[in-house]
Formats: sequence, structure tokens, C-alpha cells
Amino acid sequence: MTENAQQQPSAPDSELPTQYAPADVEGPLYERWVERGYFEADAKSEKPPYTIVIPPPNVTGSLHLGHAFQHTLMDALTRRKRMQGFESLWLPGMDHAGIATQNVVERELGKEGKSRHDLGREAFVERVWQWKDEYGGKILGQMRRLGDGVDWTRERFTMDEGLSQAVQTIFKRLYDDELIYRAERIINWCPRCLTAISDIEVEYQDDDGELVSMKYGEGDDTIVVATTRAETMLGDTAVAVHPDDERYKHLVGRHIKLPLTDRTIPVVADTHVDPEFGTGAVKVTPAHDPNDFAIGQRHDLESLTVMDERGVITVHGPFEGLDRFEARSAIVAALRADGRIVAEKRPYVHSVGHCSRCKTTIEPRLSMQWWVKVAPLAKAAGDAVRDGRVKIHPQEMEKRYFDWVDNLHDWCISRQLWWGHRIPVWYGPEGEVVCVGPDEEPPTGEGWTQDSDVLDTWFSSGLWPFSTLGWPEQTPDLKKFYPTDVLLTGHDIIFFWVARMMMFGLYAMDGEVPFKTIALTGLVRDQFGKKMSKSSGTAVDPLDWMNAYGSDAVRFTLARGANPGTDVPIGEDWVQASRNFANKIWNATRFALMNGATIEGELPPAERLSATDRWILSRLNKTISQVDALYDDFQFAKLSDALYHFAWDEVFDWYVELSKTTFMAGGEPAKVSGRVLGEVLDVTLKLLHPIVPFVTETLWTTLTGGESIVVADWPKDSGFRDEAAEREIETLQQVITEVRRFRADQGLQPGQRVPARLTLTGTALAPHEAAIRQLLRLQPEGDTFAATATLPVAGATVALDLSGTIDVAAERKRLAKDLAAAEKEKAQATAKLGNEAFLAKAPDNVVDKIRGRLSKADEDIERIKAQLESLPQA
RNA sequence: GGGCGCGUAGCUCAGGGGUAGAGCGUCGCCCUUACAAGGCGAAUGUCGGCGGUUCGAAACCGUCCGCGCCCACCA
Repeated sequence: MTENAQQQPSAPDSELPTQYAPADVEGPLYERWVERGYFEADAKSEKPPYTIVIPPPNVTGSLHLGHAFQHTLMDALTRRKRMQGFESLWLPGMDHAGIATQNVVERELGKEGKSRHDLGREAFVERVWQWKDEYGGKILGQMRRLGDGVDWTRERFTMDEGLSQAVQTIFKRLYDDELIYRAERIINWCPRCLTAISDIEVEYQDDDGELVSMKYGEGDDTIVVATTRAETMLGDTAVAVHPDDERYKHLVGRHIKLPLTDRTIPVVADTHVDPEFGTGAVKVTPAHDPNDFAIGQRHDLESLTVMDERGVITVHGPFEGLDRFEARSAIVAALRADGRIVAEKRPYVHSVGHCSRCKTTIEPRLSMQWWVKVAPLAKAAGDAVRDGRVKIHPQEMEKRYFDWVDNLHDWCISRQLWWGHRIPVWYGPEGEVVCVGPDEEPPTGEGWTQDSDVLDTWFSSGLWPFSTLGWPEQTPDLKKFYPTDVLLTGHDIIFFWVARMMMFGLYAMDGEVPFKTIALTGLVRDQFGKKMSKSSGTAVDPLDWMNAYGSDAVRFTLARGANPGTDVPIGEDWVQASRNFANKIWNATRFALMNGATIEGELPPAERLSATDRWILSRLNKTISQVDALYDDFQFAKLSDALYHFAWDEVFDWYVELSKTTFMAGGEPAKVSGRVLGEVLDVTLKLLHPIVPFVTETLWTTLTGGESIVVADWPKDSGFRDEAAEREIETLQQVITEVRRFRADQGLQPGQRVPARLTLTGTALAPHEAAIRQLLRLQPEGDTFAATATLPVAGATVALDLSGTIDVAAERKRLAKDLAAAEKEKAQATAKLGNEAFLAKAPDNVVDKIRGRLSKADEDIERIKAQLESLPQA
């Protein structure tokens, strides 16, 4: 601290330190909020409900910035609604995240040199529960640190008893409705996770491969097929050609010899084959390719499985025991030795599916699995959006949603995992299949066993909006809070989660939608717009930034980046800027408190207010309406920006500065301004609170003595407007800015006091003389004036005594530049007004605007010329 | 192959038929009795290219170039 600062008198009215220290206040404040039950919703309340269920974070790890981002927005929404008098519920919870969690725990075990099989199913599951307790606790801690105003009494986990009941109930109901069935089909198999996964859990990427053309058959009956997966030829049971393909018509129906085996396979005609691609002939492996499986079905072909679950060849012979990729090279080599490789294309880039969890190349595999028949469910899910019962925001995302729900394949829901909801189906000794609901006893007796698989993790999260509220029981919570209001989540899980909730919600709740609005956010990126990733070290732990700059700063930064549907770049610099904003709010309120800002008593009527007061109140009320409209449209970036500029530029900068003379003078005007400033701060802090809850709480309770801003009333636009005052203050701002620029150009130090004569006739600025002199450091006029600056506003003149130190050259240079700009402006406006087509077609207000520009340009030119003439000779 | 979106200041992005904007960064002056995490002032753009519509286009239409994302059973 500098010597000067130490000499400053301490402010008697304020117990607030000169810098905001978030770390000191955030933790205790949050605990107080929770203790007082502010976030607990009451199902018996008369208030209208407002409900958001959290997208349950996976218990696989800790929260990242993307979570912090979405949580900030959901918290802001529910905090505002609470202040607006809604029974606001933000329901927290976590997802067991089946395959993802099982993988991380297996990895942990791997470090101990063990596999899950060493532990056995029961012990392994117990181990995963331990993991859940540890990492789940970490996540909950992060949420508290962020300030998430969630109802902890309603915290849920997808594997809770109640939610498991919901899973069994809906499974049974779907089964009885024949919307769940068991079938043997080609599924996406991960040879590392050793489980089936659904279509959307497969990530396609372009890989380098090799396209080989190989000759099947003997003698005249040969045909060349192309493949990237030579190893599957061991399971070929046909070659397919297009029925109209003249090249191969003679072969259709005949059998040809399959190389490297003693089998012969038929040539079949199928319209699926594209005669233009490759040789126009396709090898058909029904057990290892979905298209081939379909061909096999049409032509009644045998399906030969040639690999085990780990992708190891099981066909007796020289390739047995080889991994699928080893087998590929070995088979190509063997065929080449036989002279059967007639062409090779390498590298051959093609799209290959990978497991979204472990990136292993997916092996399509014929397998018996459980399926959800989605067509009727997806139809309802599509219709709910089509008929407007559910709105998707931003609307451009609707198309993506429709494309998916309208073209959906059945959903494979069984997983060969241990962590998850076990499928409630029992098999009997005679092949009986019994599906058991939650209250039913499973069959007993010899030979009955439960299905060993678990359900896709998205099966249970698809029930989240109602399972968390007590379904299938008709609980008061369900009645009060369903349907939920907003589902806010990233656009990356529209299909995984949002569409599934739509399907299950409409089904389970008899056609009632799970949420009225789907608000889709972008993904958080680094400061250059690149994806953050752990592997590249660009991932940021939100805790680090919260510790360094405070939760409010992180939240404000995230909210300010939240343009609907677009990705959110965020860098540490921006968090610093937000921290600075929080500190600005802090110090402005400190200043206000030192100057008697209060919310006590009625706001004085407009007649008793200065133009400055009326201006800020007019702007304040406009800002309330603006912020409300932006909130209702999920425009977080814009509302944050609007509040930032209103608070910093208009309130903390202009209003506070303009009011300083009033405060210093004291008396009744100071009291009035204190009351106005108190009002403005009260409202501004409330408007900011949903985004920056901590700093606003601290300041608001100090300012108002109120219990908590969390439960304060949300501001309402009083309708007060004063356009004349707004114009007047704008003019005042122009005058001040113009003189400041002159001063700066003249090299005057900001604090240097300068004798000046103010002539404010012809403007409405006379009452502001004291403020102008204060802001511009102008002393009462002296006797001599070496230079004169004429202000741009009609009738206002400020003559400054620069004691002969005026830099004439600099001033001439600036004036010449201004003159050129004004003349250019005049020329443009003149040209425009001389254009008859323009006059005839342009709307009146535009023409008036141009006329205004012309006359202002004229005035400026005149003024600048006069100034130039008044300058002393160099 | 189909669909969606985006190219605006050094960076990240708003805007959107009628005088080009913000934050950060840059340059200069300043501890001016709330705040140096601050104040004041300044500089910076052929709004991706080319056509068209219009009195007027950065904005609307077409087209080209560059980039991103989503979907798809390219053997």
C-alpha cells in the first residue's frame, strides 16, 4: 500500500475492505443458504412451480468447465424464478454411467494387476460403489463451491432404490406392451469392453485401410470381390451381385469355391449391391456385417461366426487363435501366395467405427440382445416438438432432432457389464422367459436364472425427469413439479439423452411431456476456440479458477460467453476481467455506502429529482425489462453484457461521478441522490444475483439490511421513463468527453486544475455546472485565456486558460482532422439528400436522420473553423 | 454422400438494410479523497472473394474459396 493510500481517512460507514476477497465469503455464504433451506422446494406450496432437473454428471470423475457452464445457467434460471415468486426446484443428482464407470474402475484394478473377474461380480460392484462414493462426493463439493442452488434434500442417483424401481417398472410395462423384445442381430461389439453398445455409442472416423480385390472360385466360375476386412472371408456364405449386372448374370445361382476353405458358397443377386463400386461383386459375411446380415436374411444364408468375443479367430485351421488384425494380414498373404490377390489399394481411407468409451475398433457381431422397439415412442417424441408442446432452443437444432427421431433404428439396451441395472428377466429350465416388475417375486426352483446383463446407462437416465420425482408412485412431487420447465444441456447429447427422455416421458406419463423447453448449449472451448482435452493439457479444472478469482468470476465469464447453441471459448484472461467486474461492484457499493446510499423511505417523486437521478432511473427500468426479455429467451451472453455495461459504465462510472458533487455538497439533494443510488444498487444487485450470487449477497445485505438476496423480490420495471433527461445526460457526457479529449491532446495531466470559463446558455446543462467542473477539474475562471475550446454542443462553450502552454500544432492537427471528418460527413449527407430516389423511397425517419447529420456537420465545421481562427499564431 | 452453421479489429466473438461494435490485448497520461483488479485519452477493420436485388448491402439472394459440426449400412 502506498503512503498516500494510508493517509486516506477510513470510511466510517463502511466495514467493507477495499478489495473483494471471494475466498473469505463464498463458502460460509453457501452453507448459510443451504442451512436456511432457501433451495428446498415445497410440493405443498401455492406458488407456481418452476422445475429444472440437472443433467446428472457421471460419477466417473470431477466436473469440468462444461459442467460449470451449464450449472451456472441453470442456477441463474432457477434463482431468478425463485426471486420472481415461483416454487423453484433445481433437482441435483448423478448418473452411474454404466460402461464409463466400469471402465475407470477396471483401469484402477488393472494398476493392481487385477481384473474384475479376479474379484467376481459382487465384489466388483461393491468396489464401484466405493468409487462412486469417493468421486460422487467430489462432484457434490464442486457444486457447492460453484454456488449451485440445488435442493439437496432431493438429491438422486440413477442406482438409488427408487430409481431402480422406476427402471424395473418401465421395463416391465414396455415388455408387456411388446415394446421391449429379445432378438439375435448384428450389434456393435467392443472387443475390449466385451459388451454390445448402441449405434450412437459408436464413433466413426476415417482410418487408413487396405482395399484388396480377391478372386473367388475356380476355372471359369471365378469372381473378384473387394474388401477391407479380408479376415471375415472365413465366414463368407455367399457372393452377391446386382441382379441387372450383365457381367455376373451367368453366375447367379451357382456355387463357387471359397479360397482357403473347403466350402463352396452361392452367388446371389441382391439390389443392395452397387454395380459401380469396386468389381460390383460383394462377399457376404452375415455374422460380421449388418448389410451382409440383411442380405443373408433375404437369401436364407447361413451365418458363420468366425471370431470370439475378443476378436480372435475361432475357425479351425491355420488362422485359428490369431487376432482379427493379424488374421487379416495372414489371410491376405495366403491369398497372395495363391495368386488370388488381383488388386490392392493402399492406403485406402474409409470410415471405421470405434467404441466411444475406449476407441477400440468395433466388431459387428451376431448376438442375442434386448431391444426397445422405438418407432411408436419416437413418433410421439417427434410429434411433441412438431406440435409445439416442447420448444427447442435455439430452433435450428430442431432439424437435427427430427432427423434422428424420424429415422431411428431399434435401440439395443442390454450390456454385458456388471455395473448397472440388471435386466429384470428370468429364464427357466425349459426356456421360459419371465419379466419381473419391481413388486413381483422372481420365479424360484431348479434351473431359473436371471439375465446376467445390465441395461444401457441411458435407459435409466431417460427416466430422470420423473423417476427423480418419485415415479412410479404418484407422489406430491411428481404432481407438483412434472412436467419440468427447462431441460438445459449440451447439444452433444440430444440423441443420447434428450430424445430418450422425450420417448420415455411421453410413454410413462401418459403423453405428458417431460419438459416444456429444451435449451441446448454449446461446448466450452479454450481461448482459441479449440476443444479442451485432458490429453493435450488444455483442460482446466474449474476449481483452480474459482480458487484464484472466485466463483462469481468463473460464473460471470461463462454466462457472458453463452450465446445460444454456439460453443463457448473461455480463457483465464476473461476470468480475470470478470473478477475485476466483481471488484468494481464491490467498490462502487462501498462508495455508495460511504455516501449515504439507502433504500429507506419512499423514492422521491420525479419532481424532486435531478435530471441525473431521473436519467439513471429511466435507464434502470429499461434495463430491468431488457434483462427480463433476454432471460426469457435464454440469451445469457447478451443479458450479462447488458448488465455489465449498465452497471459499470452507466451506474458506477457516469452516475456515481456525476453525483459526487451532490454528495460532497450534502444537504437535501445529497439525501435524495443517496436514496436514488440506493434504489439503483438494490435493483442492479438483484439483477446480477442469479449470475454472481456471492458478491451480490454480501453487498445487498450490507446495503439493505435484508435477510438474503436469494429470497428477495425480483425487480419489476416501474414503467418510469424520462427521455428528456436521457438526452440531457447524453449531451452532458458529450461535453465532458470532448473537453477531456482536448485536455489530453494538450498534454494536461488528468488531475491538473485549469482555470476555465463555462458558458452553458442554450443548453439544458446549466444545473450541471458544478458536476462538469468537478469531472473536468476546472477552476473558477481566471482573467486571461490563452486558448479556447468550443464544445460540440450547441450553445455550450468552455474556455480554458492554459497559461500560454497550449500546443498549437497539436491542436491544429486535431482540428484539421476533425474538420476533414466533418466535411466528409457533410458531403455524404448532401449527396444523399440530393438523391431523388432516396428522398422518394426512404422512410421519413431515415431522411430526418440524414438531415440531422447534415446540420450537425455544418455546425461542426463552423465551430472547428472558429476554433482554428481563435488559436494563437504558432 | 446428405444436412446445419460459420468467415466482422491482433485474439475471442456480438450485431444486422440507413455514420462499423464489445471484452481482452496495444499505445500515451495519471494513485484524480470507492476501486491501479482503477481512471482518462488514443490507435486499429476494402465486415472472406465475385456477381445480383435495392435510393442505400457488412447485413438479403446467387456463386466461389476457406473452416467447423452433425448424420449415413462408401463392400
